[in-house]
Amino acid sequence: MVEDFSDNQIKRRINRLYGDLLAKHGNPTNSGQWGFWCKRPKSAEEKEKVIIESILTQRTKWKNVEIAVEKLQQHDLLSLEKILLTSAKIIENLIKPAGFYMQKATRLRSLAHFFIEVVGGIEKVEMIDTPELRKKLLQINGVGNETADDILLYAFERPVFVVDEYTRRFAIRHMLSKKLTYDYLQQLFEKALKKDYKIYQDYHALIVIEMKGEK
DNA sequence: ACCCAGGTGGCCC
DNA sequence: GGGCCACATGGG
Repeated sequence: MVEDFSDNQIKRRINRLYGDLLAKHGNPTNSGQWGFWCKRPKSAEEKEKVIIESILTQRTKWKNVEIAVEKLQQHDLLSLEKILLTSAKIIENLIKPAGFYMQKATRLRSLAHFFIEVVGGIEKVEMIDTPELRKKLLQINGVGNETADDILLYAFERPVFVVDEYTRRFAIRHMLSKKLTYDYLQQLFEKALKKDYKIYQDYHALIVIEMKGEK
């Protein structure tokens, strides 16, 4: 798996790169699109917004996610409970700008059903431990590794490192050559870093900011 | 007129 | 475990 460096070298490299990114881009909590996802603490409404955005952002430019979110907001539907009470047709039309709108409307509904009716509300989530919550999320149709971890890390402040396309490119650019399964890459970062959700949140945000600029 | 974007699931081998 | 495809809109 590791082509160019030993595990120890990779650990040190991951920690050094974090410092480099922080020095280069500043704290992501302060500004831009990541300011909100890295904001802490978050209110219940803000957590729901992150959950909704985690679905809308699948394979989609953030700009288009913002348009869809703005439309939901205008109709006072930026809430899991309200999404559950609204016809799929209406949700579909509002989120069209984010693409894959029929799938995503279904996925939003599934997630809303889980958090509101199965869990019993967003505030009850704290009673579920991280492995259990991750497992439950992955059972929901339309929620894969990345979406589950987005929700765990950015909505519920659980220390799981998010792996996405940018993380893969970042790893390839700085330490690996190939063979990047989700679990392997996630373990790589989690074993190298202090187990702290704040670091995981900021690091992932910085990776995206860095890799967008690189392209 | 292409080509791509913070993924996921289904189907195949 | 990996390769390929559908899903859909907006912007380069």
